Amino acid sequence: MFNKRIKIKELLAVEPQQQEVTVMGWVRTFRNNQFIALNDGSTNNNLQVVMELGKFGDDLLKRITTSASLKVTGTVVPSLGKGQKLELKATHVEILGDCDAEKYPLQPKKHSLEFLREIAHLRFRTNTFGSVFRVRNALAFAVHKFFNEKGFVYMHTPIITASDAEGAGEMFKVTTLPFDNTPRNVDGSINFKEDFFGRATNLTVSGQLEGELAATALGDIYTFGPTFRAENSNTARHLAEFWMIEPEMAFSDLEDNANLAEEFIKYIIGYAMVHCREDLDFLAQRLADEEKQKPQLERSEMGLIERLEFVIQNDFERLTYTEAIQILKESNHNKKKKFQYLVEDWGVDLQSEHERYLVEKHFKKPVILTDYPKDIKSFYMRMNDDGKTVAAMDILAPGIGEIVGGSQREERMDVLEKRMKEMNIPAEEMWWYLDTRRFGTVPHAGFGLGFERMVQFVTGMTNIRDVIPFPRTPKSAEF
RNA sequence: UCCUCCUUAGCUCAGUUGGUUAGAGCAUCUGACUGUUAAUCAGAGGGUCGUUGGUUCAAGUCCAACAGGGGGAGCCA
Repeated sequence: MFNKRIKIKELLAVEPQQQEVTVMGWVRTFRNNQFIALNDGSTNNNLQVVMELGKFGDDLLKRITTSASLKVTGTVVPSLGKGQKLELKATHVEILGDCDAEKYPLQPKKHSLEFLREIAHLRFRTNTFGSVFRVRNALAFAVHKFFNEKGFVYMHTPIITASDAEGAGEMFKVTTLPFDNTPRNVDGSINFKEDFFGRATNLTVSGQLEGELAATALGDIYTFGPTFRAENSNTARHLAEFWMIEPEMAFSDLEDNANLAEEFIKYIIGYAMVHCREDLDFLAQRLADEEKQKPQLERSEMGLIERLEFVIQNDFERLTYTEAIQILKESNHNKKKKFQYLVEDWGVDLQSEHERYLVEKHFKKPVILTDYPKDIKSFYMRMNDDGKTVAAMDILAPGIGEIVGGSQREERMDVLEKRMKEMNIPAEEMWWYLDTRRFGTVPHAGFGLGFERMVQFVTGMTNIRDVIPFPRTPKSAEF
């Protein structure tokens, strides 16, 4: 019977009254041959287990090493020492699993995130990653809670897809064809008719197109699932496998879309603030310590908690691409030629440095940029009346960059077909997508939010590889 | 993929203008102590200096290539 254990988080909240309890967990430190700091993952706060001198044999004491797993039964008493309200006076201590101290790589000291990334299978046992993954869990739960409360239908869009028309990025191929002796057509090309699905298939880069199919019948839907991009991206904000949330709403325009995105972001941050306060406080302290190492100029003005509160309490800044270009063009930063890429002409895509200037220097809050030039955006985005811009929106977050990308979709069949032709999108392969416009089309809109970027923003972790349990990046798929 | 920096003990790092047996803190092991808080004190073990090749009487130190990692950029979420 293992389920009679009490979780340490729960135990630390009780009044110590000599009650007998059983806890299980891993040793964080063992001090003085007497005091075990025991952690079971329910909280970063350790339980102090006291093994009275002389009551336990040396054989047992020797086996209590960092990260050994224990079952401890004892009585809960007020702590004699400082630093904790209560402690567990042990009566029975059983080693569930030994841990060879000479081989175990984690020590009770600060480790670099780079080192911990190399032992990602064990990094859950650190305070930092314990906090990060409890916060990640809370955010994931809040995503479902938010949409459920709003009457959205959770839709499972396919992981394997035959459509590669969206052009959201390079795709991973899915095949059962042999690498040698690949079946060929007479012209030498690969004969996908022999493949598992009878055609070329890939891992999805977005559930949006299928999401639109569901939204144009069920009304409001969202997806929340893994997404794959085979880009050779080596940055602190890209993964080859990541999780994306994609709501899609029928009878909605760009403004509805931006409203939902802003409300959504504030909601899930607020949920984490209420339900993960201890973990966020810990992460805030961690971030503050890290920032102390940086030169004054690079430090952020607000701490993590302040930053999250600020985002929840203030309206996001909304402006069009055209207005943004104007601000950037007239900025002293641009006039003094401090940008690596100077802002001159309308129509060019914004560089990271420009986005960061807008978000971190000019407005100092999240920014919703709308109505981008059609030439730098996707075919499905709704054409504005000016004929030059489309009803797109990006949400830029301080320190993270683009956290949301979305748009009102082009619901007018003739306009959509024209755009697809211009952009060389094969309309015949997209017959099912076009059917939504053919049969009772409606204005609709949606967006994609990168879940890991959201977790980064909330936890203050600066590298995206530290907010997903087992990161997949170019040349890296260990564990 | 491009630019740039880094790679020395299990971890974090020092190592002068190239010059004998490569150092520190923490961790580990042994012993002492025992109400500790990343316990303390004493002692011990632990390194083909990322890999390969080159320059040199002599390379951790200089040069080149490769590998891995960090930071920045592009692609984006």
